Amino acid sequence: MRQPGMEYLDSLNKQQRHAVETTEGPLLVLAGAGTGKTRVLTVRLAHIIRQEKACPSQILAVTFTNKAANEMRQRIIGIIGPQGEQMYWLGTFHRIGVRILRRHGEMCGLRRDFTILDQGDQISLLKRLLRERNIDAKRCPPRMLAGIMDGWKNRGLAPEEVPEAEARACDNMGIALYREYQRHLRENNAVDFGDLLLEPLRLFQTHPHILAEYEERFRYILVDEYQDTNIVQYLWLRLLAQKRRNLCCVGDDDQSIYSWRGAQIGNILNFNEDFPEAPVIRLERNYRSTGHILNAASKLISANGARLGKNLWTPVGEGEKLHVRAVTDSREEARCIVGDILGRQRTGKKLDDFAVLVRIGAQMRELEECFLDASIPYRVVGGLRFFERAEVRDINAYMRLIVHSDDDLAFERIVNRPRRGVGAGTLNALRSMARKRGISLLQAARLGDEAGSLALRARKGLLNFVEMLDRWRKALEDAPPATLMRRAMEESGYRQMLRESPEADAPGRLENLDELLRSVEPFETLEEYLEHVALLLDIDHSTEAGKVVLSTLHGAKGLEFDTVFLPGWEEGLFPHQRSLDEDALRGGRERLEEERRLAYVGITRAQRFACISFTVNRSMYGSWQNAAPSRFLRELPADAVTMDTAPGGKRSGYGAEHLSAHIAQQQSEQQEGEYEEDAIGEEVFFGGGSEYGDGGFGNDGYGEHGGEGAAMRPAGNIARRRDGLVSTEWKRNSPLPQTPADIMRSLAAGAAGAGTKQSSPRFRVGERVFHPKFGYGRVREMSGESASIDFEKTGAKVIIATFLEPASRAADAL
DNA sequence: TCAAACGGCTTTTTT
DNA sequence: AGCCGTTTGA
Repeated sequence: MRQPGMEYLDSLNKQQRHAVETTEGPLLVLAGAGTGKTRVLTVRLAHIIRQEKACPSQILAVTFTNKAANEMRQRIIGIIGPQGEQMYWLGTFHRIGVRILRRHGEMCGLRRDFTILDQGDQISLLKRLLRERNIDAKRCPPRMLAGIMDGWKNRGLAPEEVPEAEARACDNMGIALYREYQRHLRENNAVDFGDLLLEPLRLFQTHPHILAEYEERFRYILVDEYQDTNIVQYLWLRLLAQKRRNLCCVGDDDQSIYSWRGAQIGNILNFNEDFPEAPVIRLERNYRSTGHILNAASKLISANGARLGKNLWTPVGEGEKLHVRAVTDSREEARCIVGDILGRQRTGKKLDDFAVLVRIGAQMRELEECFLDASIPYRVVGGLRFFERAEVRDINAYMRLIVHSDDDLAFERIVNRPRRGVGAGTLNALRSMARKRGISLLQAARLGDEAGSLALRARKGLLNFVEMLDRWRKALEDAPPATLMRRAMEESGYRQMLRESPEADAPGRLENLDELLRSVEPFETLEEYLEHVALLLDIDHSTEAGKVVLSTLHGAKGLEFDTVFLPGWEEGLFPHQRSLDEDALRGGRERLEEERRLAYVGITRAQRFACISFTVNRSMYGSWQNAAPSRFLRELPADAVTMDTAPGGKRSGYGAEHLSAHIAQQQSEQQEGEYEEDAIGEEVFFGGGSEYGDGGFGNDGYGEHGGEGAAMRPAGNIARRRDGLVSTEWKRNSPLPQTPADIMRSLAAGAAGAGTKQSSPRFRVGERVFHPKFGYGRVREMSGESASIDFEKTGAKVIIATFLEPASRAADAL
């Protein structure tokens, strides 16, 4: 019953095929990890085109990353041939947003050639605004402000729509600054990332005929990673799909890991409220992992409350059990991983069969060092992104200024890099000249020094700078972008500056410039290139085979590896303290559940083997802390896991025996509730002696250490172990795994409790203080033991003064 | 104008 | 521990 020309359908299982063939009306596809989602997506698109239900340009297909979009395009071309090239509306929401704004931007006060600011530009613009308004950047940190405004944009809120209560952010300046920031952007013919979503939405809402045009055009809409869409994106979709209702959303609620970027897991959880008629198709047959891995992941994720529920299964065998390994510290952890890789390599695995997936970027450094030591080639996914490196951004700023001579941000960035004798004074003069006359900084520089107030050196430098730019702009007419960029790097003296730099990383930076040149190569116009840069289109590293992959868990979404190492499963790191704090603050468990989903994503990246590890001692923020094993470890099924200590049997303080017993006990007791109560209790939380800081232990000898040195290390700052989990845990599991470190810690804790307790400290009104749970704030009022504090992140609260410390001491205690 | 010293603060994750 | 921005001193 196969129709000719539709052989592609044969490769699908029943559910997949169902998802492909249900083309009409709304549809939700719940695609578990490794269930062949991409295949379904691409075949579905191909199928629609093949059946001539729509031509490629009449389909809107949105992906989460540019990489996913490119991959999908290639695979569609693979199925239906070059016709797939015409999938004009396949891309990320941001990319599609740009496209829409380029066509209709004039409706929102934008010219066709608007520039897109990246996060760095955004921050510097905000800084400038704050400075001009004389607002203290400490009371209102630009980064925070940017985050708040981005949050508003992600929710589709223009300045006038921001709810009263939130508008008070940043010393009541929140909306005013938002409004002014937007004004500046428009004056500079620029948008930021959030605008790429917000402005098109506004366009649809206020110009029905434009909306109608797109509704008419998009006969089919398909959304990948629907669990990670935010409110604006959701509003887009609802508007665009309301007429034809051919909206297919594909996602996995268990892999929603971007709530911090505004993603609403509710979008997928509540899909059926918006589209009650929509069928839900579950893809549950897993093609990736062995039984043990699937079981472990499934058991873990089943601890979450907010999920639709799926049962992943596989006909292949159970395979190797997961390993859980206790180690002394992160150095040992890294070495074990390297050792395992070398060992398994001998059994025939290739280097690119391995991945190490970490919770935070900071974990990577030590791993990298270890890989370098062992001469194992590795590749970092994500991490410091290429286009965010200073030298790359500098050169791109040169390019921007060539194309858009009124790009003041670019001007400020490079006018004195390399040094041209243009300092703060000169820049100020230029700025005021530009403002007075309503011209760009570059133009002001061109006019030079009419008032005679510029230093001679600065004047010369500026003249030279302006002439160079003019020269390059002219050259652009008949030279390709790459040639021009090469020239600019050289003639500006930028390369020279790096060649002469004594900095250790200067050679690396020079190499980055070469790589940058290579990345411009394929572009015919500079504009095209700049747009790619702005959208953070990743340059293609996929050619690099034969390397171990190092990535954050977030960065690994969508990837798979034969063997996966998951280091750092410790309370406070994974789940991350920040998430625990936020939950405590709001009295929920959403963030913890998101961390758990992240753990789920990590495990399900593995095809055949996963090795999870945790350290007993971790150095963070410059000091050592004792770490407790992650609660997620207890949520793994005991029969899918093998316990392990580091080779050499060093005493790690929390050995495999203990952990096994621990897991067994936890599983029989089901004491989650009680455990939480204890853990969050204020007494435990604050009583642990936040006052003792380093407690008199110097930092001597912590740098290098073997097992012995590690064991001697005293407890870190217990104030940072805010949830008190260490003590609850260990009490419950006595006899304790005693090590010298443990003894010293209890000594220290005892001393702190008895001796150093402060007698109700006093704070001055206006003083900046730190609270372990609510962060930084300012004293509004003192009355007896309690203080009312305006917290920067969480608003006003009344706090008992003993729980506070001066802001500067908090930093010391770290 | 610039480099060095200092002090405050930080760290989740990224289109 | 290291970064960034500010202050200080040459």
